[in-house]
Amino acid sequence: MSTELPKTFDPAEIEARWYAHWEDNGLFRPDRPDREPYTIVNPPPNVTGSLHIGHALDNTLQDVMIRYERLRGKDALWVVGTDHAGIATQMVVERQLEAQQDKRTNYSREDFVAKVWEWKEESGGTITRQLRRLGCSMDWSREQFTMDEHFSQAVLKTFVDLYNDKLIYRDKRLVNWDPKLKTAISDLEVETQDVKGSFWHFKYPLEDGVTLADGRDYIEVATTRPETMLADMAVAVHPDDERYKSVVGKHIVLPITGRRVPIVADEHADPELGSGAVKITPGHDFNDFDVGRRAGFQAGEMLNMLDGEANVCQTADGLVPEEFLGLHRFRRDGVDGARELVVQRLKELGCLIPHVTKDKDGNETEHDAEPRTIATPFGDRGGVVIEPWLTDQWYVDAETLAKKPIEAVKNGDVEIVPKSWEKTFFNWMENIQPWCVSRQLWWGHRIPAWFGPDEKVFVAETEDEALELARAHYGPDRDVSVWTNEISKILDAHANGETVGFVSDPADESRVFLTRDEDVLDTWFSSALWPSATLGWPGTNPSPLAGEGGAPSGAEGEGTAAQAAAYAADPSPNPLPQGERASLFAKHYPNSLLISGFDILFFWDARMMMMGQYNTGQNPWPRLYLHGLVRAADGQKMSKSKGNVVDPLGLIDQYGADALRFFMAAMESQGRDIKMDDRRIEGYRNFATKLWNATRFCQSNGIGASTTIAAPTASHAVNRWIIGEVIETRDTLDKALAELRFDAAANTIYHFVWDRFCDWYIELIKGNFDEETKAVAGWALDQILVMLHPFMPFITEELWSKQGDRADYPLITAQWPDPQAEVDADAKAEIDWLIALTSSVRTAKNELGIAPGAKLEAFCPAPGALARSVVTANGAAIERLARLTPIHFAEPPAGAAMQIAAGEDAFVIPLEGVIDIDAEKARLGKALETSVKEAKSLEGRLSNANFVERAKPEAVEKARADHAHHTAEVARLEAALARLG
RNA sequence: GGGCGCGUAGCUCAGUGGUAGAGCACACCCUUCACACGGGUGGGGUCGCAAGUUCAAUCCUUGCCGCGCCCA
Repeated sequence: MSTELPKTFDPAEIEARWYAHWEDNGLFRPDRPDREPYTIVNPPPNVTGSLHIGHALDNTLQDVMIRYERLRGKDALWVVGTDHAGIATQMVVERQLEAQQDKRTNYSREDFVAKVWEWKEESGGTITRQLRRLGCSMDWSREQFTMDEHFSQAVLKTFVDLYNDKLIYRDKRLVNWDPKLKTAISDLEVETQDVKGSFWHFKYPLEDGVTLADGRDYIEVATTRPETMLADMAVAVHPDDERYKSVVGKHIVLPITGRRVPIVADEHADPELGSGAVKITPGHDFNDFDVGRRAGFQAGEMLNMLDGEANVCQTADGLVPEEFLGLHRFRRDGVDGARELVVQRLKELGCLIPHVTKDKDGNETEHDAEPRTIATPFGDRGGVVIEPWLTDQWYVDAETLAKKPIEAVKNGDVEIVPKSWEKTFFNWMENIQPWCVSRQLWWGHRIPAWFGPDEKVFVAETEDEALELARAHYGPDRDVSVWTNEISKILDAHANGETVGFVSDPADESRVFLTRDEDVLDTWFSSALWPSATLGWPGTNPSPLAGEGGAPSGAEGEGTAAQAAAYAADPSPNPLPQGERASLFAKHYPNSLLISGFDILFFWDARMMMMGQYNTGQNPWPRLYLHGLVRAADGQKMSKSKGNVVDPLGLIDQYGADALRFFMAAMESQGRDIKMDDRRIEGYRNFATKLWNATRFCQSNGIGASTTIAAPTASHAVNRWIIGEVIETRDTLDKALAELRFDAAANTIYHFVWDRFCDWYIELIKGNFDEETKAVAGWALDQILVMLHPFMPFITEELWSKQGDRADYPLITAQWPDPQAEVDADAKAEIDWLIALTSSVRTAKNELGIAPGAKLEAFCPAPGALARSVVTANGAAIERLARLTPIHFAEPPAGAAMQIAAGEDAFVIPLEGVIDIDAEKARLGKALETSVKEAKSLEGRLSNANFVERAKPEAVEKARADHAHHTAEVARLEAALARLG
């Protein structure tokens, strides 16, 4: 028997109790070794993060799918964990040090990293605790961290394999350098913003005696970044530009530095733009870098004039005047920088061409520069202007790795939902740039590369392996070891004349010291391995591609085209590693689905596909679902700086987790952002209350837990009907979730519960709680709880438990509906008719101002078979709901009456003395007008030969049926009006 | 400049080649023994604008207007 429910329900209490129960009993991942796997990996949130509304959306959708598939009997695994978030985490700890007037560089690398770990253990992972409040049913027993030992192994192996396959290489080129964080970042981490700036025009004097065709002895160039002229190495003009043809190959003598630089022909210079000549600073501009290369400068020769903090330093040719050294690149914190000083000096030298404006009266004013909006690159983390900077970094050959993912999406092996994202995906993947993966940080996966004194690099998973490679390279005569801080200290000690226990002289020629690369890998490099490494990859088997590029050659530079092509064309085998871990990988990789925000499509999703294909020869998942952003109520993007962020935990406190989850699912239509709407969340809270009270009502009438999965046998139409409604709801729900239409799924169950079950079924069975009805009602309610559970796990589990004693059969691991019955068309027709009759009576009464509770006598002179049987079998329900009693199958007496219809059956309800005849006439008249209009319009269409011949037969048939219906209505209403006189 | 998307009831959003729906809001009625976080009934839309295709367009095509996002 059921346990009585309290009158009000308290989401907070229920949520805490059930979550703990599920987790403590291992119900998020019940032991189902023989079942079909269903796997989702959670986009690992930053270990520094806390739950925001976007996580609430993302995780709700994942939980809906996981709970659904778990209920469908699958071995559902939801992998969860956190990302070490290199820059973000290092920043958090550095800020803490800063608050204590301390800084990272006061510590050794090891000590600092230890501090970060300390922070991580104490304060990290707030977000994973918060995910529990949402009801997310992840497998916490296997919680992961991207710096876990096994994860690091996967990262190292991937790096080494890629290196050996020539798909990762070291290169000197311009990178996006963040001078605040002092690290390189990838192009994806650069955000371009329009800022107001200036455009300066300079005169660059031609070398002695050279003049342009028009006699000028200078070339005009313009720039938004004047300070870079200190490192200018050329002036470029378009090869076809007649104005400059005579001076190509001649030289400019730069003001300030006095550097003599060539005038080169390059198509990069646009003759239409400004003077047509552009200054070229290969070391500090991406376009200029390319021009410089074409002009014959090697990367190593390109002049650099800035240090890591973007302060001016001396160029290799030593021509930067003393007064510039140490200045910041431009004005900062109220202090002028190199930019301002360059402009001032050029002005003094007469090399600045003023920008002249005219006011209304024609008066001219001279300005130093022309105002301009400039698309400026900013670092997404540090928030300062990115400096293109010439450094050695590690690059992944993304172009080669992108080939298979592109192919996978093209041939349908990976489906992107909604499909509209495919084009964006292709556009990016087909134009992908080398991915800079090295970061000048301490926190992260340190790059497994060791350098010898001859710049030779040895890449290996372990130091021992690197030493081995080095010994093979340097030969048996050399003693190879890794340079350490200890050696460094000993050397210092030697230098100070101290006696220390070092056996041999470090300066000895026969000794070779290796130094490990100081840098760490981009965080996304490791998270790209998430779908496989969390499941134990690489296990014991090597990557299918390891060694295929031949023995590690240690050669630097880009891989050969042939090697890259060999990879791209290689149909890699699917490795199935051994052992316990491996079985998890074998079973759950590829995953079933990935759900992420579209904002990380390139950052993460695409890279997972590249790495998945590379490491395992398989796509990480066959399906990728991309959802939008959650926006503030006014449609603005939420941001801390705007102060319009909504805290999901606050919403959970206010409305309950179930209501918030339902909101997220119901609002998630494919391809649209979600605007916050508290009223709607409130509405779903009300929905939960509605279900709660419906269950209370059932209990008070002896309706408890069902005993069968199959629908009980039923004889009453209302019971046969609700069974059919359950079947249809289940089918609609299955279809919606198969298509990842979360909104359709949520709305389906919502309307079934409220509009069908509560509004009609319960009302119809009131007053007849026989055994059959109790069984069917209990069964139907159970099906509701199961179908609603993925969306509202807490209230459904609570009600499930209170409907009967099934302690060993909690809802979370119950069975998805399998009614083993068919929709009963007769029952459906009967109940639909009954509903139509009831609605008609109510509408008429309301319009005529008759008390809704009034019981009236009715006459149905010509009942159809359906009407006759429904009225006969459901007299009590009709009396209670339609409030019609008795109903006579006979001609009505003469006199004032109102007339209503249910289906094709007309009912006359005498109201002598009660009814306002004019009101009833008006009501009927209005209905008549509508029907006449409809009938006419349909008639017109049906008399159009084109329509009848060319339209789809179903359309014609429907038009005919509608026409017949409205014609009959016209007749009925005319007759009714005639009765009223 | 290139790409993608959006514009449907007061608001937030579904939707379909056959004349448009939901939630909330609104109006009226109901202290009916599950629920006022409720029940009943209703009003409200030239589906951004224009042209085209079609027997038929809110839906398909093109152009325009307005808004948003991504890339260069």
